Amino acid sequence: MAVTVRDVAKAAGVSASTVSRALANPAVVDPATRERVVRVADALGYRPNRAARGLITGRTGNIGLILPDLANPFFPSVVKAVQQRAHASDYQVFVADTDEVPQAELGLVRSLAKQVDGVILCSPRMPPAELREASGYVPVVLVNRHAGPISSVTIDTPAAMRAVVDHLVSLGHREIGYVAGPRSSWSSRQRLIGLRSATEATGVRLVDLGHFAPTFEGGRHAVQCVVASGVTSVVAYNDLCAIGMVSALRERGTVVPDDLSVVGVDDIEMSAMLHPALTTVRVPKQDLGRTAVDLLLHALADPTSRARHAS
Amino acid sequence: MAVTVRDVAKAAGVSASTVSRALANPAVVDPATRERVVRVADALGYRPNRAARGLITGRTGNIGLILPDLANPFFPSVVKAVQQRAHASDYQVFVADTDEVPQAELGLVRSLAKQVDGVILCSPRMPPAELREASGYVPVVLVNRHAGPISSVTIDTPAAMRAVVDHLVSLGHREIGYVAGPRSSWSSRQRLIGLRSATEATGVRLVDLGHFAPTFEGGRHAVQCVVASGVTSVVAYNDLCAIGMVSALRERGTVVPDDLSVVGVDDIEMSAMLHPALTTVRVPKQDLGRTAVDLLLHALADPTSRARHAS
DNA sequence: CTTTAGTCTGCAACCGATTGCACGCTGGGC
DNA sequence: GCCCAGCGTGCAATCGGTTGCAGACTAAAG
Repeated sequence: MAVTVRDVAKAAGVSASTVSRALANPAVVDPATRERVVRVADALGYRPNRAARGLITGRTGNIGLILPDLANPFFPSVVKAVQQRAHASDYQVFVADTDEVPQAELGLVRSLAKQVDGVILCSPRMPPAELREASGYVPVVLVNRHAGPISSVTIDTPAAMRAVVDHLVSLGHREIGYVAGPRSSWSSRQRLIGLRSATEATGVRLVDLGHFAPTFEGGRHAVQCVVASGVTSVVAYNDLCAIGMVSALRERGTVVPDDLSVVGVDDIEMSAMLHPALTTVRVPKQDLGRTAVDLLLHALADPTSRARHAS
Repeated sequence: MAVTVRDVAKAAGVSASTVSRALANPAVVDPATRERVVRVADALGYRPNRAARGLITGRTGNIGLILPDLANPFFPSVVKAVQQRAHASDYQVFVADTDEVPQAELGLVRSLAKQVDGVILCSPRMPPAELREASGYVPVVLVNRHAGPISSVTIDTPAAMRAVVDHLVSLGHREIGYVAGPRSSWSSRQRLIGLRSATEATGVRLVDLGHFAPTFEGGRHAVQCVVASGVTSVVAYNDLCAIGMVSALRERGTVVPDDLSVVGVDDIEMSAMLHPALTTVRVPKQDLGRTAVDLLLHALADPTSRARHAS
């Protein structure tokens, strides 16, 4: 059915080896032969079967991307960036969404491992031991998470949290609530740590309001805790959650930002579409995705290189 | 490095064939042998290499999903549904985003063709001839598009548009503007057709306001045409566009829905998060995705079956 | 006790591409 | 005219599974 090297070989009057070389390693074949092979190849519409090549070379030309929830607009942005960079290097991308189930992550890594050259774990929730196990199956790059021996791309959380605190302080706030994301979220913990040191430095009171789903609904649920705590300003784990809070607050008659300041993190496009727009921390989603791919391709090209940590 | 059938075979004291059969076709091997093989296999952490199997059986266990723009929240919803259904049948999903470049679609189909058993084209913009070409490379199922001999999943657009018109008429509107999506969008054309017959049936004037990007920005741009046309109500190609319109209208001081009614299509989650919420047409995104997978798997199981059209 | 049917397993070929090795040919140097 | 270097190409093995075919062995039937 499909056109194979042998079909091309026959049609061009050469051996399969020559076809393979003409396409993959043009330098070693006679220019005249090469040109003929190439012409025949695309006359026949030949496309090499990546899978077969993968068996021999160990390079499938695919990368995997695992993330918690595509319904959170933060992740599609990363996916798009990853894809762009991957396609530019002739890689295809497997995307898998765990639906915020941390236990699903390792299984996905395993089932992807044989089909991809490497995996990007975006905001993984799995415990460190599993992280190590995962990176034993296949080269791994982390996004939004740091773990010693594994390459990663993160944002400068302390600086971001300092900026948030400075902003709220400049508005006159002396107490800040934090609505955390999932317990298993590394970035949520980091944000709390960042807020803690930034608030200590400025003498502001930080109130930990507990963990909530990193979703619109999660934000809505958080509101009663926020109100009960009496804080005048609150930082949410992410924009989606912040937007949920603003929505529920409005229903209670609390005006944002007059009665209560709400700050999100991620700067998803949606945040700018609201009236009034949500105050949020810009996160370079494109860069995260691009850099992750670069780190992964770098690691694939030179497997001996040490882990790198970017951004 | 990785564990292969032969490793398992050696450890279990059988041949590679037996291992393969024990795992893929348990009925034909002796229960005792089978049990031993299975135990050894997962003691060693054996995972068959899908790609190798694919070479022989022509079944890779992967499906491809191509769509115009993950940044439009409509598509992540479909992706999630597709993934769920696919994973349940032990299929992995390749996702590719064309960034609203119709010319990129066929290329993606080609580069995916050898690695997947079938492809779901969600809201494809390519011309019909290319659609036929694509379905020659690999089994294809269409979502949000209809083309005779290719299986597809669509919504009942005429009914949806009738409901929209009825709703606007019941609010007292006698003229409706339509802000179309991309020229190459089949569903945008269908929606126009649907609106046309629904408005003719009710004696309402329909104004075609031209094509715009199916994005927030596209909606903002559309506003000047909307205002210039003087219509009292407007239907946007999709929610994102409608939301952009509402945003730009608000900046001009036009109050929605008092001064102008705006209706979207898709019912993305975001539409319910706004204040006031956007009026929109519910689209069963989950069902679209699920059904598409079902149709594809059905076609794979029985390649002789004719095309089916669902929803 | 032989024949026959049936079950279980292994051998070997195969899928499509890649690659080490060796052979044949050409051309320059002596 | 002969030798050696070097280029270009083909043969055959390989990757990790799968599968047709045939042989070994068991058990039931004659």
